[in-house]
Amino acid sequence: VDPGEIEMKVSREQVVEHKARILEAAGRLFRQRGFDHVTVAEIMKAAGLTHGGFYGHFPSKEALIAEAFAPAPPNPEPRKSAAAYADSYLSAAHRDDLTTACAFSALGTEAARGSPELRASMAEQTRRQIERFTAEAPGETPRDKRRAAIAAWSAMIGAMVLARIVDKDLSDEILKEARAALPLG
Amino acid sequence: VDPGEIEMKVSREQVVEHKARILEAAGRLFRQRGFDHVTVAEIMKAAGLTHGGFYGHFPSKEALIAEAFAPAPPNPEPRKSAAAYADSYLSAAHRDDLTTACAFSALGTEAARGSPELRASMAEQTRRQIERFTAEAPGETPRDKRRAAIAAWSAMIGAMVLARIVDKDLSDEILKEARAALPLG
DNA sequence: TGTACATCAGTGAACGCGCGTTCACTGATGTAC
DNA sequence: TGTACATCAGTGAACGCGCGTTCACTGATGTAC
Repeated sequence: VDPGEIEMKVSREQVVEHKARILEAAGRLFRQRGFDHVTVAEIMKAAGLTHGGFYGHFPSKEALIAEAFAPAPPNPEPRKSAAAYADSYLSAAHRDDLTTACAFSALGTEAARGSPELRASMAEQTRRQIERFTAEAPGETPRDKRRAAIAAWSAMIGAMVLARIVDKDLSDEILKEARAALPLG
Repeated sequence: VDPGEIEMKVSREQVVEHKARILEAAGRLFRQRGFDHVTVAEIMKAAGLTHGGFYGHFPSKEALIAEAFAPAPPNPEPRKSAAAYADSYLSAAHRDDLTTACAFSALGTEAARGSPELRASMAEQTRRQIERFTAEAPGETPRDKRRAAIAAWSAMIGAMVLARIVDKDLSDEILKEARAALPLG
């Protein structure tokens, strides 16, 4: 038997769980404070570990970033309608809780300068999002629907970026009006 | 005569020009690489000075950031139409030249975590932009026009953020379709 | 089942580097008479 | 107008700190017999 295939039950399960915890903590902290304002040591501490162990899981901080924002495996559960998604996307709750925020709205301009791996991951997520919206978008032709989907996804991200910069009154107005103008049900 | 009001002709003019050069270089470099990936020394070098002199002009890097993105004084020259502005905003040229890019599209998610001064400056710019678009936006009521303006500004920013993350084909498509979907002339 | 050995994930001190900021100094600019 | 002095913007070395990364070590996990 190839020893590489033998399972070291408990330990290997722990390793997998630790890595998952690191990725989860990283996703949360990066969204909250940006890639450059979160240290490897902080992420490890948030995952309940010490910083030295980091490099057993990832070759570098940059590699962690790419992996933390890899597209989730497609899950077959029924999803929210596009309209319901837009409601929760353009909500004050989403604006105010960075930890679970959409990565594009929380880190988009930083991601544009990120590694090719990170950008490829986020491009894939954008493709999926556009396809998802296209299925429910209004329009005569498939092309019209896709156009509406692209416009809707763009407007959601832009509105949330703005909403997190400006003062509360304008912020609330932007969320409300951007939602109302969205070409979705 | 109050000595503080006496002009030291040449020197003071140079100081003003040096400060302007620092602000200009900072704006360019920050847009290109993000706030955290540009050093004070680099900015000073780009302005033709050495790094030690920086603190004669600004109390801190953060203060420079706020000042570099302060709203320009309103200039009375005739402006582009909203449609022409949208054309150039959602162009490949704007996407590909970060140095003179719109600050929201280049730095928006970082600005959301910036100083209150920076955010106030950018909020003011957003207010102006919305007002400008409102004047030309379609709609029956003033409120409809303003809604269209908010939606348009959001979509422009979001589309440009996305266009700088994804691969070229999708990027070109996003710019084109977002432009076509814009509620402007 | 029990015992001796091997593995390796995690620990925490340490390293090296880069950055924001400070500071003593310089020399050109401007002032006083 | 000319000369002696004062000012102060800019210089560049230095400081102190924090961060990503490395590494010798540990001790629990897993293996061999």
